[in-house]
Amino acid sequence: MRRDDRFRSAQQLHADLRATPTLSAGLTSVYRILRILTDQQVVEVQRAEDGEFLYRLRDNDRHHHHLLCRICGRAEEFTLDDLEHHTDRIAGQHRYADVTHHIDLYGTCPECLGGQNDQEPEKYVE
Amino acid sequence: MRRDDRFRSAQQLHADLRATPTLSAGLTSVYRILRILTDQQVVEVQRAEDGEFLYRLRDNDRHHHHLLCRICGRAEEFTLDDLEHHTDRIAGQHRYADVTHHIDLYGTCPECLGGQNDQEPEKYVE
DNA sequence: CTCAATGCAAAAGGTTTGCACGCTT
DNA sequence: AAGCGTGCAAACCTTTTGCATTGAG
Repeated sequence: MRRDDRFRSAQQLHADLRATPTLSAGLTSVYRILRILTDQQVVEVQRAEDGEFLYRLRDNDRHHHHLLCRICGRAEEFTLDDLEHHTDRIAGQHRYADVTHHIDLYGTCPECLGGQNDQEPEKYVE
Repeated sequence: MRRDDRFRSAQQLHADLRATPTLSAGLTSVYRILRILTDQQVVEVQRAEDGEFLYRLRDNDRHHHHLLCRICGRAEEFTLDDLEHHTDRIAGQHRYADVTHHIDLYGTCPECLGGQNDQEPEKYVE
């Protein structure tokens, strides 16, 4: 995961591992390790538009959201300080407790916009 | 669905139908009908925190988001006009195309806060 | 030897699809 | 007879779990 900071599903990570000759791991292990890393907050989790879980290494601990490329998983972080206010306010107005929010943008990044036809991720140059 | 405007999963809707002596429907039909109604935009779809799809009749066509009770599915609508701006701006800054956003709040509504122990929805008085 | 990590296979849970049945026209 | 809606069962997909094996300490 250190080699690619895009969000990937467990299945993708597993496939990528399999595709790497020197590495290997069962799908079970991928899921188990991801769960551990998630619990320890070393990876961050994001939901894809279709509901799959996507993972990548957490790079900072500030609360933020993502603009996520739906093709390749590349992500831009952003924060909307106002927003956090607003959500609190709305929750308060209606007296809802334990409020959490999910705020995510999905789009197609400039890179992937190029080769629009293929569903495959563009090669990601590090 | 006209009798209860809370968000419910297909499974819940199916169970509720089954529980009603005069009605009946297979799970398959529930899903099929929901798909049709969704395509026709007569129901609105929302994702639960765990990824399930939740449905209810659409009551207006203005773009809005929901503060959703995670126990009973009751929903408060809200709009954040600023927000729509911000999301557009962020998307534009990064040159992402076809941007959509998912903004949802989940909480526990005052009613459900009462009988916290049970996972069952509170009786909903119309 | 012990214990933790691994991976296969199977289960789980939500959703979709194949297919045949029965009802209406 | 044709066509549609229906529902059961099975398929699908992602994620989780049971269980026996492996390997390091």
